[in-house]
Amino acid sequence: MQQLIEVIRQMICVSDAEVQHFTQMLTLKNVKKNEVLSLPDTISNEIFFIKKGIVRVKIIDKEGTEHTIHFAMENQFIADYSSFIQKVPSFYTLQTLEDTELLVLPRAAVEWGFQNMLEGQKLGRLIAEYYYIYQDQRIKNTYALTPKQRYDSISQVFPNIHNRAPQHMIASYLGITPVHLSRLKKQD
Amino acid sequence: MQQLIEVIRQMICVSDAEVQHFTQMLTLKNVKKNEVLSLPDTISNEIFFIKKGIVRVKIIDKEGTEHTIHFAMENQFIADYSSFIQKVPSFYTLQTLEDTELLVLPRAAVEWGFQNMLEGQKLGRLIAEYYYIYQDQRIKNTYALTPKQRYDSISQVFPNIHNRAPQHMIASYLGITPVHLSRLKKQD
DNA sequence: ATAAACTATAAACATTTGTTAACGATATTT
DNA sequence: AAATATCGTTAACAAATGTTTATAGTTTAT
Repeated sequence: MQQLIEVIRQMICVSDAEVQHFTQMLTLKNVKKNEVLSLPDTISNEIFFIKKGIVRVKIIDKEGTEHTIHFAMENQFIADYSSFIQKVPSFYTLQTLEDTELLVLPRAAVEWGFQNMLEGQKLGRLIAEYYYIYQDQRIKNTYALTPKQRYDSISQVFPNIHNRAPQHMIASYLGITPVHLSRLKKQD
Repeated sequence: MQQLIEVIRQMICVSDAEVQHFTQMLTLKNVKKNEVLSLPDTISNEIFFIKKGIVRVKIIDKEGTEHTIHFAMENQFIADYSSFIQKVPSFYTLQTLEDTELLVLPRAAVEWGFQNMLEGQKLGRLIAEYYYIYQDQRIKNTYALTPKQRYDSISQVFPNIHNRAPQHMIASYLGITPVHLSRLKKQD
């Protein structure tokens, strides 16, 4: 729990009483490598906090092709946050790439936090803003950078990703085929 | 002002006193067609609310090529929100596509709202969440849909956009050349 | 320890997408 | 009203990217 509290305290002030009440609502979850954490077509009613390990988010299109949309690792939250917020069915699959330790934040805990912690709404705002900024950067990069440039800078976004995810998933994240990424690496 | 208050009241409860204080801090701005509202390389210290008109957001890459990243119209907020939040230089240019009437929300007004309106933090959270969801949808679509499919559904995201923006800007938004979009339209 | 699955690379070929230039139509400015 | 820019389409060609198949190294499961 320490780990999560530390992350929260970097964003807002929380009293010990608040921490106490909040953490009681959370549960631990251990998941083996390559296991599925969350499936599409159901409403996401929990947010995961990654204590240790790495999770990828993928989507399967109409042709049945998988696309890796996101990676998340230690000290980050992961969920289909759109599904969580809107209470609509998710489009994503969450899958571990290593044995992973998680804290599970059920909807009740998150909503309790927003409504009853003194700076709960502010925490919600800061988290949403944080992910907004990440997505904005990402959208910006898809317009202004080539796939090769994005490949060369990907470890700034996902530290050590080259040792934790196979290259074909990185290619998928970049929106290109693994064969093509292999080609791009050979050039310059 | 009515218009803005209505939009805010769809998201949170605000007292008349709050409205009174808040709206005093705003100013009106009228901008002719094709004028620049905001330039890159400076920190965005204001958020615009569009009363009437349409604004496009563009970025210029290292090769000097322009990319249309976003459109915003009536009853929406527009800014380089990343620059505003982080207080770092903007990458974007904001430009009108029609004669446009705006309300200007200076940083002081926004921060006053967050800190002094009863549900100010909640408003900030809801706005950030709203744009997060929009971006998530967009990122999802770039992976799972073809440019043609995205073209065919673009007016769901930007109503009436075909009558308000030239086609080459729509092509740019889709990440393809105007020539190629023209070709795609001819097929099926 | 062996077999099976997964991974990255490579080459040959197919398809998609970009580039350039030309044209007519429409809108804008003088 | 005339002149000038902007816009969308088309064609021919070039460049980028995808597809398929093969191969060898690596990891994983039996």
